[in-house]
Formats: sequence, C-alpha cells, structure tokens
Amino acid sequence: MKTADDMGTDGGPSEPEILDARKAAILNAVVTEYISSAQPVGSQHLVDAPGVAVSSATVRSDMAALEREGYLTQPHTSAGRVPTDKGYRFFVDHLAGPAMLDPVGRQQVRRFFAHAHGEIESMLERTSGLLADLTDCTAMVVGPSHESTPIRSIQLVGLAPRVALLVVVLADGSVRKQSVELAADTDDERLAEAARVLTVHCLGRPVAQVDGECGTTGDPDTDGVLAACAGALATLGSEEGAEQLFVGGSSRMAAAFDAVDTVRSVLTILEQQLVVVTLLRDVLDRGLSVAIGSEHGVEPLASCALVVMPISVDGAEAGTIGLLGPTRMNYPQALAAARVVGDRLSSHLSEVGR
Amino acid sequence: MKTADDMGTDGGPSEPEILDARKAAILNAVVTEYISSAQPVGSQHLVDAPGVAVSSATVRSDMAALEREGYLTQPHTSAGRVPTDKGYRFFVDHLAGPAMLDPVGRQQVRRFFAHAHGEIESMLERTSGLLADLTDCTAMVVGPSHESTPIRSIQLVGLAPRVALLVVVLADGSVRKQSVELAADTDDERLAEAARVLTVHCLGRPVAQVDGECGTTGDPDTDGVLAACAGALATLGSEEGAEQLFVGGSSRMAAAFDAVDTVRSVLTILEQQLVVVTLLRDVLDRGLSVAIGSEHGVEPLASCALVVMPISVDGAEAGTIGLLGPTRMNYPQALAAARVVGDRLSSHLSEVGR
DNA sequence: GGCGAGCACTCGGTAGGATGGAGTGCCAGC
DNA sequence: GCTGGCACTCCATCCTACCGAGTGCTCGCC
Repeated sequence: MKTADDMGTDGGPSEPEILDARKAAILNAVVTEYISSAQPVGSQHLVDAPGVAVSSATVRSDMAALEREGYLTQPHTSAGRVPTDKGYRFFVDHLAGPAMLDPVGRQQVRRFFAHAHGEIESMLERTSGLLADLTDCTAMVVGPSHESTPIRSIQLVGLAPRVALLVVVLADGSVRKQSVELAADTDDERLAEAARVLTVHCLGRPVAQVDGECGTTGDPDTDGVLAACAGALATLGSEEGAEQLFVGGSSRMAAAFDAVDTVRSVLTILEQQLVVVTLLRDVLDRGLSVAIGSEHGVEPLASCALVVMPISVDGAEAGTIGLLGPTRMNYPQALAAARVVGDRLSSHLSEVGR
Repeated sequence: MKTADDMGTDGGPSEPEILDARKAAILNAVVTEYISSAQPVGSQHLVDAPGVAVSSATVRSDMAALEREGYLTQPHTSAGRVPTDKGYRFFVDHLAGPAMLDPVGRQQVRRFFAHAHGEIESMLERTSGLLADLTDCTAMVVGPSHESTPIRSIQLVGLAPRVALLVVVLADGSVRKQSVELAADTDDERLAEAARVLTVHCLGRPVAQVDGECGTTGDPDTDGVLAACAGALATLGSEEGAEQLFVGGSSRMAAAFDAVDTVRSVLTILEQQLVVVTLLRDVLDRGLSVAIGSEHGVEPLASCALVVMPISVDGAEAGTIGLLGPTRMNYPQALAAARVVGDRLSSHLSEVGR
C-alpha cells in the first residue's frame, strides 16, 4: 500500500499523471460500477462501458497495468478489481465531471432554504440533516470560530442577589453567556452601570483579546462587579475558538459498512468534536476538497472518504461543511450537494446579517 | 411473544408475582450470566449458583417452568435459555439489589463534578459523555423545558441598520435569541427604549405566554420596533418546550449488537430528538425508571432497554437522564450510575443557581 | 412428592469435500 | 495491437457427517 508516495499537486514525477484514454475510461467504469454495486468488478462488465470498445481480454491487460500502477487492486486472485485510494483520487481529479444535484435533491434544497428561519445554530444543525439526506453520508457542519469577532454589546442580568449573568453579544449575532458570582448583593441599577462600563471598555474587541482589567469607576462596589466580570470574560475567552460542530446522519455509517467494528470506530471518531473539527480544518488547509482513505491520516477512518467545503459570509470564512462516507461513496453527488448547500448556506447567512 | 399481557403494577392476577425461592435464584443466575456472557445459558452452568444447590436435571425442570411462565426463552431447542423482557423485569424489580457504583466510577464522578464549570448546556453535554463512560451505554441528557420559566430580562442589540438581535434572559439563566428585521434604520437609543418597554411588559411571564402586542409608547418608530419584536417573541415562544437533548456515546450501540441492521435502526432513532425526548418523558410519566424491550413501545428499540432518572433543581423538575443499552445491559450498574450522576448533577445545578 | 441419574433426542456449529462459476493471465494468431 | 481460446485459481455454495451442548422425560430413591 505505498500508493500515497508522492501525489503532490506539482505533477513533477516522470510517470505521466494522465492515463491513456482507454485506461482512463476503464478506471472510470470500474470506480462508477464499484460505487454503485460495492462488488469487485470484472473485465466482462466493462466491455460495454463508454470509451472502452475492446474485448474483455484487452480490458484485462489494461486492468493488470492499472493494478501495477496502483490504481486498482484485487481482493484475491480470480476476483474482479476494486479501486485503490489512488484510483479514487484519479477519478475525482480527472474523471468525474462537475455533476449537478439530481432534480429531487435540488427541490429539497430549494424548499429547505425557502423555509429557513431561526438562529444560526439551529440553521446549521438542520443543514447537517439536509446534507445527510441528500448524500446518504454523515454530514458535519462546523460553525464560525468567533475567535476574532468583535464584541457588540455586554449586559449583566441579575439572577439571584449574588449571582448575575454576563451576556455578551458578538457583532455577527452570536451570544455568549457566563454566570458571575458577586461578592455582595447587587441591585439591577448597579449591574446596569457595570455593564455600561464594560461595554465601553470591550466594544469592538474580540472576547479573547479582552485583558484582565475592565475599567474602573471609582465606586468600590461597581468595581467589585467589574472585577468578577473580568474573570468571567477570561473564561469565555479561553473557550473561544472552540467551534461548534453539528453532526447529522451518523446512522448512515452503519449502512455504509457491514463490519460492525468499522462502524464503531468511525462513530467513536465522530464523537470527538475536536478531532473532527481539526480534521476538516486540516484537509481544507491542504487545499483539498476531497480526502480519500489514508490521505487524511486518521487511522480509524482509513476506509472513509471526506468531502469538505468552506462556508463564507461576506467573503470571510465562517464555517465548514464536511461529508463522511465510505471510500466508495458517490463523489460527484457528494461534491455537488456540498457545493450547492454550501453556496446557499453562505448566501443565506450573508443575507440575514444585513 | 405474548409475554407482556398484563404486567400492570396492581399485582392483581392470580399468578403470584413472587417466584419460589429456587426459581428466583435460577432466574437471577440466568440473567446475571447472560448479561456478562451474551450466550444462552444451560442448566449445567447454574448448579453452582448461590441458592440453587440442586442437580442440573432439577434446574432443567425449573427452567422449563420459568419458560412456561414467560420469564425465559430458548433461541432454539437444545440451546440454553435467554431471559425474556418479563425475565429482565422481574430481575430488575425483585432480584437486583440496590447496587453501588464501583470505586473507579465513583472516583470518576467525583473528579468530574469537582472540576465542573461552565454553563448548563456544556455541563449537560459533558455529563452525557461521563455517563456513557461509566455504563458503556449510550447516554441521553435532556435539559429543562423552560416552558414555564419566567422572563427575567429582554434586550435589543443592533447588528445592522435594520437588523437587531432580541436577547431574552430567563430566570434560570438560560438565554434565547432571535434576530429581528426592522422596517426603518434604528439607533441604539431607540432600541434600548424599546427593550425597556418590552421588559416591563413581559417580565415574569414565560416566553410562550407573551401575547401578540407588546405595549405601546405613542412614538410610532418605537412602536414599529415593538411590533417586530412581538413577531420574534412569538417565534421563540413556539420553539419553547423543545427541550435540548445531548446524546453521548452513541458509538457504544455498535458494540452492543452484532447485527449492523439493529445498530442502524437504533442510531436512526437516536437522531430524532423529538422521539427520544418524548420517549424519556413517556417512561418517566408512567412512573418507571427502567423500560425493557417492548415495554417502551418504540419498535426499532425492541432489543434495547432504557434507564431514566429525573434531574431536579430546587425541587422542580429540570431535565432527565437516560441510558440506552441492549436489553442485556448491566441494570444494577446503569441504575447506580444514573442515580449518582443524577443526584450530583441536581445538586450541582441547584448550587450554581443561588 | 420432590430430587437426581440416566437416556434418547434435537439442533446448531464446524469441518471436509465436491461443484460451479466468475474471474484471471497468458499465448498464438489475425 | 487486439482478440479468441485455454488453463488455472479461488471464492461461494451446497451437502454431508459429526460432535457436543443442551433439552425433556422417565424411573427409581429418599
């Protein structure tokens, strides 16, 4: 399995990246067929494929060549061929044309966004469900990180004589809250006064950049409240950058594999928010929109492929869409769904914000 | 499978609920053994069990009786016996003593609550992970419904010239938000004024009970803002009662069954928040803390059992804990974990609020 | 009357062997 | 360079036999 040796985007190696037309057609047919049947495909099934038009013997010799070059593999002698990760990669990069979503799916997306409402979190949550429905994959939606979103407003609401709730509204409409223990009984007047001072002091800065002290008033009681709030803000700041993750349709992983062990290990990964978010980020940072099998480097997901798509609001990156399926997932469909939903979601979120 | 005919709690039927001591011991041993081995258990394996002390032939005749009475069943002739739902029920009600959490688990719980911090949502989320770790089941934690939690404060924060964010803080410290489209450009002054009117008008009432109109000021611009907010409040009100659900450790369902189909159907249920929340509520309303197999009436979960435990804050019900596992789950352990975590969580949440 | 030893019986799981078929690699010939 | 033909491989399936775990039943014993 040394297929992932140097698959860089440079195209430098002496081996030509582009296969001879017929071999490409054969690879294409193998991948397509295997994606839909999940069965190793033999030479006989390929003679009718477009672009092939040779006898099965010739197909066999081409397939043997494709296997030598690492695009195909055999589960065992005298079985058909199955694509390798490299085979899928070539398919995704050179063979799969830019697909459209099927009409039913398009209709579904249109209806979804026509009735879209509510706040961003529930929007993202429901989007993950939509994507799972469209692609039969597990869908992941990562919300914006807010790491550098400036504070728009700070309020303090008294909950009990010595407990207040610090409510921070960020410029994009997201809300953070943190309860604050106060040293002394404090009435609403004083809380409002403290909130005013805090707002002036913090306005326009992201939460993580608010430093320890939060201004003074000269009044010792109010200053006590402010000090307590500084601690709460620090807590919020340290949580900042922890993007929200919404996973939809994880049950589809159970349909994708028949080994229950595989299902378990994949689900275990999906439960680890940090791992998933990092994985998506990592793939995106490498400039990929598809990561196949070993390419993403998460061992328990070796038999999975990942499709990622950034979400942007007003040009700024504001989240990520991810689709997880078996390596024999329907790439064109998944890419089309991710693109369409990503675009619609991006423009939907941009619209709401103005 | 007519085992669930009349299992009411009345105890009315002529058949005595209590089994003869040896049969009870045998049932106990079968359940215990089957829980730990997942294999049908035969008469030979039971002769050494405490309270049995008879030959395997006698055990066999007792087992045959237990099967006639519906407590046991055979996968096929000449296999050992497996408990039925009724068998598990008897085990839970009469045989399983009140168990303690094992020391390792107790330690884990102690550490968890010692370092507990953050807001209620993340607290509940992490609690679901803790419970899954403790019991090897899938854990569900349902937050409070807020249906009747009074409004403590309402604020309006301008996000764009014609968009404001309505931020509603409830008396228990939870926060609702909803963006509001405004008909005209509105400055912060006017928003603050509208928020003041709104707060006065809504204070102390739950969101769902805020009626259409939200007061007037005489000033047409402010009244326009108020009208827009009334719509937003209605939206929030209609979402009220939709409790938050946190599911942890769903990957454990893949380890619990070896039929991948079962795993898929169970996971599909777990993805439907409303179904899960309703299920937990339903079981709790029937006064049960354990629902086994067919007892809970959700067909795809027929091979699962459910342990539920209410969470209360200051005496008022404030959520639910649920554990989902195969019917051969470790009931004593699950009950102990649910009880301990539920108690600790209840008192933790009560403490924070004062 | 309840209990236990003995016995015949059942049936799932496993191992061995035969068979068929899908698929391959190779080669000679067009 | 492609194709038809051929020998070969190996999985999947089926059948059979067989072992063993487990049962139900009966009869004798205390």
